[in-house]
Amino acid sequence: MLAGVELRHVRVFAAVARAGTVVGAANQLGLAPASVSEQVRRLEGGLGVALFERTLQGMRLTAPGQALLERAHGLLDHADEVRRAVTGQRRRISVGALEMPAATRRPASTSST
Amino acid sequence: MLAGVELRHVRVFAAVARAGTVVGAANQLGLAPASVSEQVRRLEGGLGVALFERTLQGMRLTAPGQALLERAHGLLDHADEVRRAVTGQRRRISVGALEMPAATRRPASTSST
DNA sequence: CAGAATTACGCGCAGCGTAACAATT
DNA sequence: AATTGTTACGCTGCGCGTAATTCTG
Repeated sequence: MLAGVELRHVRVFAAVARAGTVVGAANQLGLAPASVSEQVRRLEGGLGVALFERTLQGMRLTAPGQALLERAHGLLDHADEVRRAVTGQRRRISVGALEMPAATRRPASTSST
Repeated sequence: MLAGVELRHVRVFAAVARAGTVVGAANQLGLAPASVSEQVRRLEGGLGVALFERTLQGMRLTAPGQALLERAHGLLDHADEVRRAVTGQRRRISVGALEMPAATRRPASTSST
């Protein structure tokens, strides 16, 4: 699928890129190495490019891999920020100007149903 | 899951929000209404908030739903931009400043679809 | 043998469609 | 009846784990 850029894949990719090895990423993610390997393969298949160069010492980023790595965190952060904004978990952003209005429009977490 | 913000869900959500109805979104997406309904339900479950208010005339955005809608396109665009950057499909973005460098590194528009 | 990744196999859940259903106009 | 959304059911594929395999130092 060309829509194959799923955030889950990107998260796994970022972990592998950072750890340098599949097993290391698997440990950090709490997953099995086989699962991580599969995720990377699917992401590569979905994108149509090779993200890593498989060496005997681990996974080394290719050029497209580096391009993705540079953008992965930004995208993941973006997604996480959206999630927080929607769920209402502002998490003390240093905006300051919202303190007074916030007292009036307290969203009460979950609503009906 | 807190990691429940998958891009597929957001795409479906955006379509529903734009169409106003599940069936309309399903047509636009080429999916069955049941699938769309399920996607929305899962997204809501993953986020823990109600995104729509089910009326007999269609789906009306709730406050969190509007919050997501305002950010959905940005996130999807971001993801798409990352995908293009990684695969090398620049596709004439109106950035302007890239025109000259682009002439040097024309990536030959890889196979799509 | 130790460490790396991959493959093979099985299980459970998610995604999808079709069909049937409930509710309102 | 026609519209909407949902549920039920079944199928396919993904995500995941465990175990086995391959390759190099």
